[in-house]
Amino acid sequence: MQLHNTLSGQKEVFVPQNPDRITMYVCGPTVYSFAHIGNARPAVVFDVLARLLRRRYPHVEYARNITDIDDKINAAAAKEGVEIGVIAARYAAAYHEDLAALGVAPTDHEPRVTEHVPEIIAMIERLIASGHAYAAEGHVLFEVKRYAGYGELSKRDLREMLAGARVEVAPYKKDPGDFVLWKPSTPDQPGWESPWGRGRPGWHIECSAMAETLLGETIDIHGGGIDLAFPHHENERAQSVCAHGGKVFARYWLHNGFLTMDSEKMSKSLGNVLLVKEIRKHAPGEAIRLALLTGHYRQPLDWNDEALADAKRKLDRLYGALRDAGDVAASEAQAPAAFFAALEDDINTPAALAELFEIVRTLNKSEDPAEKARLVAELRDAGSVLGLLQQTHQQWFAHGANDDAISEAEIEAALVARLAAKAAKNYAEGDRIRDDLKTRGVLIEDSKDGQRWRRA
RNA sequence: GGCUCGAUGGCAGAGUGGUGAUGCAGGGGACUGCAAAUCCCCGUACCUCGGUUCAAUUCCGGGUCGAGCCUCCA
Repeated sequence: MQLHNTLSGQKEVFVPQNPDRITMYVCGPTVYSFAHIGNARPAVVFDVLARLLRRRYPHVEYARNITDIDDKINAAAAKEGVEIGVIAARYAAAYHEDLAALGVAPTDHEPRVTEHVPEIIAMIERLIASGHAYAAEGHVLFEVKRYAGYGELSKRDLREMLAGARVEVAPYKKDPGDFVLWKPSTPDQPGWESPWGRGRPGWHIECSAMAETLLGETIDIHGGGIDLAFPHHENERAQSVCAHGGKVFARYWLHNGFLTMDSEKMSKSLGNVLLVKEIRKHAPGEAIRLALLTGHYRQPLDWNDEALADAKRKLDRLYGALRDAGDVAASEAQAPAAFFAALEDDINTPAALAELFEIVRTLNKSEDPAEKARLVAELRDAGSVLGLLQQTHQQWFAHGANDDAISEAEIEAALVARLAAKAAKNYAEGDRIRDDLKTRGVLIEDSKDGQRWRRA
């Protein structure tokens, strides 16, 4: 398997440090509001990678954190007059709901920062003891100059960066590039007792501490959105490497590309944030998932209505083939080698998807029961690696029944009437019924097994 | 301004130093009462200018355009 490593800027052969225990850490959300579609991309992409790894290795440990202490959460809690735990619990639950709808499997670990504060404090103490961090005015800062490798991951030269820095430099910093590991809390802010007084962790240290606790000092794969490369991952790497006596922190750094809305970055200030829970009202989660896998994970992906509609039509074809195959014998057949080869080439989902459609074309043509059974099994198996095609075709074609949609009973009644009209050779009436259903979002097809319908 | 990445047919989107993935849309045919679904056939696609090469969409350099990071961000 080959994976593109941000650190080297190249595809590298993936060689786990221990084939009996693959470790992967992906940066999860800060739970202060609902997830938008951009948040869903890394969750889906790394879910596919985890599924693939689980096919290849006996034991994969995948951790994705939930950051539940953060100033944005504090602000939301203060605004509502509730504990931060209330805010965090609410949006963590919403996050889980969104991911479940997108077919994202639960991770092996889902650490929360509030549950790992002692480990965070311990790591900061080690960084101070080794001379990589210093305390000042209730803060603890990481001293960037003490880590020669700083900037390697995000390909930045620290001095150049600081020359053009627009950030106001806090007076307690020795160097403008130093970043906070621990900061003091006022009495009304959430805080924990520490050797530096009551305070809370800075933004980057939690991932270092939790990855170490759950997965060890050196992990195989670290993933996240490309925007996290700097400063978050650069800082994480600096902390971890220095806390571990120079050991490699993450052996492969993977970053997914950004999602744009009509070619523009999704951001609150632009007002073009699209929430997953909103999209789910208009589209099946599986279509959203497929839309996210349509492009290669490192490429930017433009999100628009057309992309989603396109994904729906693709699933119509995929599930249509499964439907038309009829009842087939059970088969142990697995996805074809070309499918796995595509995914093992840096998670090339578009190429893998193309293999799915190759299977479909062959399946639609096949007359041989044994071949059909094999192809159906191959299709389902390939789908399971991508997290697709796990419903029945009936479930898929009945999707999208909102409250105001026509009920199945009404559809069935209309079908009976149409059948009667056709039997009486009253085609005008039969076509009228079909057209009527079409305007109500239901498409009728006549097959050799009788009438069938699906929601558009 | 610095850095990173990209530019493929009507749209989306892989890939490759020399036989035009895949899906949608579109055209023709088969099937159908008519459709739909399905099957078969159909596209002189690789931003631009130079260079390397027997051969470049693919490698190298310049340009133009686009996205992102440098500040919270997936």
